Amino acid sequence: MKDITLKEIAIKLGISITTVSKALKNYPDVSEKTKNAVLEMAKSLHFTPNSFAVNLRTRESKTIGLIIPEVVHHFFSNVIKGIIAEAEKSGYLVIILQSSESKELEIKQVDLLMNKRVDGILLSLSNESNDDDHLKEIIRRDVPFVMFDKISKLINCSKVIINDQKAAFNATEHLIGKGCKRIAHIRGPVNPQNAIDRFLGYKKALEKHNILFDKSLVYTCKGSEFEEGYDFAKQIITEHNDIDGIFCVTDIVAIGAINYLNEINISIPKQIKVIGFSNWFMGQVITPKLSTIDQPGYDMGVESFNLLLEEMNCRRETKPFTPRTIELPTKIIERESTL
Amino acid sequence: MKDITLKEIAIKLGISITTVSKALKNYPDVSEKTKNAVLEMAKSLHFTPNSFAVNLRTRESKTIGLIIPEVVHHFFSNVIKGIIAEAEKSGYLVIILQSSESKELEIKQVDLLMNKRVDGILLSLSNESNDDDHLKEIIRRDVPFVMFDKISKLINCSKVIINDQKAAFNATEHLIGKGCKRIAHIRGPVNPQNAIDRFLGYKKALEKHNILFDKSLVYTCKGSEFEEGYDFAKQIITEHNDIDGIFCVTDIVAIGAINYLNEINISIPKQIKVIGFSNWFMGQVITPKLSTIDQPGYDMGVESFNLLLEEMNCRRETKPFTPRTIELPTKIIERESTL
DNA sequence: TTGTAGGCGTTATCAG
DNA sequence: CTGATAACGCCTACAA
Repeated sequence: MKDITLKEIAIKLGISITTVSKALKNYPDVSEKTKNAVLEMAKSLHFTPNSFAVNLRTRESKTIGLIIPEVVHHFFSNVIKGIIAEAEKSGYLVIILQSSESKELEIKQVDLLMNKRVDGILLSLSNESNDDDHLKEIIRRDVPFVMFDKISKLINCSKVIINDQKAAFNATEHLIGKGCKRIAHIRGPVNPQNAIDRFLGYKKALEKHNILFDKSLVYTCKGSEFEEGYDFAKQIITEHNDIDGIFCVTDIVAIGAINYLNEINISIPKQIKVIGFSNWFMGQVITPKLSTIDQPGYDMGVESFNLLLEEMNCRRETKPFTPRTIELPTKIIERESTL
Repeated sequence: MKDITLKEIAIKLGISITTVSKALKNYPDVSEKTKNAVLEMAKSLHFTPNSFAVNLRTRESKTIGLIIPEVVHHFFSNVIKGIIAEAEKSGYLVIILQSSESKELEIKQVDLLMNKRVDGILLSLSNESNDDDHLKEIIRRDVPFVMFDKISKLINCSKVIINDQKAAFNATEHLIGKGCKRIAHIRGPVNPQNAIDRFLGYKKALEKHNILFDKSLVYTCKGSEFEEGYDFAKQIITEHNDIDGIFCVTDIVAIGAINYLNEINISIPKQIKVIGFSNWFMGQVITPKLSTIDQPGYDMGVESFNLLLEEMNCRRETKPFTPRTIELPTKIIERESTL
């Protein structure tokens, strides 16, 4: 099956390639008659422009790249979905790469995408990354670039985030409001800003309510997994028998903790209240149902793409573009685990 | 930042573009000296070949398309992960599109990908699709094509599947082995082959064990959602008070059912045993832990890509390629819900 | 060993 | 209104 080209249509119709091209792109300076003839012929031959040639000419591919720490992940897969859906609306396709929380991979993938000459890059940082050179290189090469959720504050690009500190503050304060006085925090890994901010929010809420911050009540995850929640809950119980609340960096960790507490028949929320973060679907389904912070993944995807689109449009028209940061609202979801 | 081209290197070095090109591609007929000079210059200028131009010349883009019914989905996101990871190994990038179980969208997306001239297409059918024209068109246009999981038996392409019928048979037989005599089946939507095969497996297991098939015990989901599991469980309980086992088309449906049964204090597995399908992570975490069929999503992604790769390689070398079907093994995961 | 020339398929400019 | 011509950046016979 040979591909149809402008040339073939031109030959069949006995006109020039130029005219065919113009007719197909609805240029005003083509007679109705020839335009119709071309359109008809193109249709009957199932002509579609060779996108490789179009890319070369127009210097854009209507394709963007997305680098994400983990594909199998409730929050991130919602972001992906939002990005893909929104991109499709304006005719953009999305290439997805997974950094698996590895800086080394992330660096390679950024390079790969730039060499592919995608029109823009969307990225959420791996746990190992900060304001590293590969990100600066994106800026230097002037490739439209938006970071979301796990960002680096020091990179000068558009960003879509939530206020992790405030949300964590609210979560902790919610626990306090329900009467908790000794609150443990199972926090995320040391490096990502995300985890730091949530920890800070926790600390601030304690301070505001004159609860002494006790750093032995803070447990640090390596990867924020179910098992870590389970194991840390066990550790918390053995090390501190006076705990009455746990704020977990993410729902899956909270569910791990709940699983352990259920196992040893500690009653939630009566003896210990638990709150998570992210609003994973699963939280509604376990016993007791998990209170959490709703983090709008899909919307974050949508906003991220739109910000990128804006920048790509400016680039095309060689207009200046000033990076912006969008902060999306979160809200507390109160369920049984903190009643 | 203007892009570096072969031409610029050539001018800077006072040699021809051809020589530069050859040097970079390690042609044997370039002197060591010029080769080194070129390599060095290319490096210092951060030259990377313009992929648009390369695509146009070589007629391939090292990019494949993936159409998937739903991105936010335990099983499918594992497949995606497998595909991306495997593709990256051979330098392929993956464009992901979501059909949202809509045939109309799927048709558009297939068209989109072909017009983009991706090197190959990976697809899992939407619930509305069968052996439709858009799939035949892929074959007709001779685009390398692999279907996985939700396939159409009538399309002549490579496939990666599990034996749904056998797996469902095993699940049902497992229930029977545990003493169940009245087994309901919450099945998937009417159209997809998947759901049909699982239903058939259920039926065959009953037959083999001389249990009368009662079609009033079969409940049909529209979308295989949590709520459907919940609602059908309620319906089952009111319509048939003698049920002692439920085989659900997928874990999320099973978890919906379990949630209802827990609510009305029907004891699982004592009064009713429940088994799901897919081995979603969540099944390990609820009470009681869910028995299920393990469906290897990641591997399915890996195998699918490799099959596609084979076909793409044959295409490039204009060798013939005969479609193959790979059937991946499944296994029963026995947990508390069928003890 | 190096370079010339033509082409991949489109689009843009400019002259007729 | 139409068409010739020249790019876009790279690759590859074929000449020199």
